[in-house]
Amino acid sequence: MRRDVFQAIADPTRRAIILLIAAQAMTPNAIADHFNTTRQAVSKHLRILTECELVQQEPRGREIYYQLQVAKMKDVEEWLAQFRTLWESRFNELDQVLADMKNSEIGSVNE
Amino acid sequence: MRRDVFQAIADPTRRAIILLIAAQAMTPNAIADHFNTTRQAVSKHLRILTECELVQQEPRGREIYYQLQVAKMKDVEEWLAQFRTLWESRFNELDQVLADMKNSEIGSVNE
DNA sequence: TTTATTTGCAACCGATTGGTTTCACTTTAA
DNA sequence: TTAAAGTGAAACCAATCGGTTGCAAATAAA
Repeated sequence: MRRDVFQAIADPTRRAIILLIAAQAMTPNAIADHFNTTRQAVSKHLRILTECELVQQEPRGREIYYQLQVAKMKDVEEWLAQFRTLWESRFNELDQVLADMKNSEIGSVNE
Repeated sequence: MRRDVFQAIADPTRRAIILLIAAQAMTPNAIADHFNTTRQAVSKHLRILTECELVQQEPRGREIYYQLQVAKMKDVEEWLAQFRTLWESRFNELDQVLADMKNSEIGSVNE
C-alpha cells in the first residue's frame, strides 16, 4: 500500500517509536517493551513506518533491527518550509509595527 | 474533542486547504470551489483545523473567513527540531568521511 | 533433532474517518 | 416581509485504523 509520511507521524505511538529508535536501532521486542501494547501492534506500526520509508530493516540472525531513516523526515521539513517564509515575514511585519510605534512615540515626545 | 496538529495535517485535503488559505483568508464556499467535494465536507475539515487552532474564524456579515494561524505550525517544527541535530550530524559524519577520502587521495598522490 | 526465541501475517473487532444528504439558523437582498 | 445566500450540525455510510488473538516460518540454543 502506498504510504505517506504525514499519515505515519499522525499516530502518537508511532511518533514515540520514531523518537525511541532515533538514538539507536532496535528490535520489535525491545521497542514493544517501552509501550503498553502487544508486540504485534508495534509490528504493525513498524510496517507502516517501513512502507513510507521512515524506517529501515536490518536483519541480524533471527532478530531484525529497525533503524530510523532521518533523511525521510525532510519530506515534512520541506512541506513546512513553504510556510517558514510566511511566518518569518509575519514576524518582520510585527517588527515593523513595533518600530513604527517606537518612532511615533519618539515623534510625539520629540523636542 | 481534543485535536492534534499532526492528525490535522495527516489528510491531504486539509494540507491543500492550509496551503490555499496561507496566502489569504477565504470563506468555506470559496475553498470548496477548489476541491472535488461538497461544501459540507470542507466545513468538517475546517472544523478540525479550527479545533487544533491551525485556523481561525473571522466572521464578516454572513460570511466567515478562515485564516491560517501560521504560528501553530511551529508545533510540527519543534517536533522536527529534535531530529535536525541528528540528521545534520549524520551529514557532518558524511562530510568527515569525504574529507578523509580526499585527504588519503591527496596523500597517495602527494609529490 | 528438538525446543525456545523472534518475528510477520491473517482474521477479527470496536472506534474513528472522510464523505454524503438533509435540515436549521443567520444575514443580506428584493 | 419574503426570498436567497452562506454556513454549521446531525444522521447515516463504507472504508480505514489501531488493537487483539492465534498461527506459521525462520533462526538459535539445548
